[in-house]
Amino acid sequence: MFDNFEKYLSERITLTNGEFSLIQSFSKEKKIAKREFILRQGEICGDATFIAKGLLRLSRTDHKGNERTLRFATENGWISDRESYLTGRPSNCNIEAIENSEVLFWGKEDFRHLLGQIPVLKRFMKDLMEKSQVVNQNRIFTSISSSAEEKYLQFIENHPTIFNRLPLHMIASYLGVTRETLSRIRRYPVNK
Amino acid sequence: MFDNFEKYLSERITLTNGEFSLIQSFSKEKKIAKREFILRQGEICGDATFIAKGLLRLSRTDHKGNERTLRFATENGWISDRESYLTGRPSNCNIEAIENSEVLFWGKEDFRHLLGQIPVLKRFMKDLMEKSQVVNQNRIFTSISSSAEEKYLQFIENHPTIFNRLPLHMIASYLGVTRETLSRIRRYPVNK
DNA sequence: CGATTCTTTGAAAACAGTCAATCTGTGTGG
DNA sequence: CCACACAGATTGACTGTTTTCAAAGAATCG
Repeated sequence: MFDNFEKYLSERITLTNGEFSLIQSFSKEKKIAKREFILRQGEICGDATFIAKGLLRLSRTDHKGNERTLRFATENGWISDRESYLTGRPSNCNIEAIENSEVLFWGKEDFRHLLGQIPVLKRFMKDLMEKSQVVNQNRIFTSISSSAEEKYLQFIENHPTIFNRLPLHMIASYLGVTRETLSRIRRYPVNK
Repeated sequence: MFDNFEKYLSERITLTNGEFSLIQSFSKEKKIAKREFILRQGEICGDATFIAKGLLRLSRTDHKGNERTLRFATENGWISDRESYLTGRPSNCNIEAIENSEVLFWGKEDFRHLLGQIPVLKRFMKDLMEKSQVVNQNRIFTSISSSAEEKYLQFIENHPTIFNRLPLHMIASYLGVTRETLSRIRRYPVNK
């Protein structure tokens, strides 16, 4: 399972064998069954998690009790509740496997240690954060400027490799519409 | 004008006089009149900008030609289009003064240099980024889980010091509703 | 004052949500 | 292998919310 991660890293940054070993020495592995949770509301998110295989989502329960999807993450992606991870406070979020998945993870302190030891890795993780900022900003823009249908079409564009692995109601919960509405959008797209 | 910034910093981190001088030596100042733009779509956002006084907004034009507000920033806040700043590519955004404002700014290279010289400052800016990530994630959650009225009420909660300095149509453009809808929401709140 | 910007209002139309029922596909246990 | 349960998707009828368009009413500023 670490192989996937090593490949992922080596395609993106240059590390010595010693550095790879160091990273591996702190890593832990876990298989997660479909529908299993690795983080539940109220728990503290204390790990940085890399997805070697599978599909997970970060979600949060709204005031009506519906699960809303903050984001999906798949092979070669990372997932955590940043807020809880950074503050050390209990999370509002859930992280759940949508498919049987395999992940690598590092405790917060271990990961911090690694970043301290390996500047290239630190720089790389910072780049990832910056990219996710851009993604989030664009999502906010879409959410305040597009109709449900436009949001759906953009979702497909932005997630070409995963949209057909997701049940429709989860896409709906990501877009902020009901599953019925999304079902109708998909059936009768507005022709322009 | 630098005084404000020095005060801002010294309330948050500890720097030597030499470090303050260094920061100041690279800083530039600017006054921005209400309705004036400091960034327009197509330009490259090459500065980190601190607001000493006033109120600005980051916005973007949607496909119907409406200006949508990505965020507001005021005294002791920072504003830039991260995407353009980071990539060096032309921005999709505008930054415009809503009130007569005074800002300090640093060119990207100068700022990078400062961060390299002053680790405490680097750490501080990283903290700010992380906080803004959390803010964005929460905004996304609100946008997919709340009604227009709830969004408005949350906006007031989250922006207690500026919501009454903003014209209503700009709040609407931040929330993703029309000004007419926001006007009605405000007039006839649902009683619960 | 006059011009501009901002806000409000009304009526109609478009859009999205709710509720209830049905349909489909999948996988599990007997 | 079948029957059944279950998760997921769809549909219809209805309700509620938001947008659109047009007009008019405040407020602000030079």
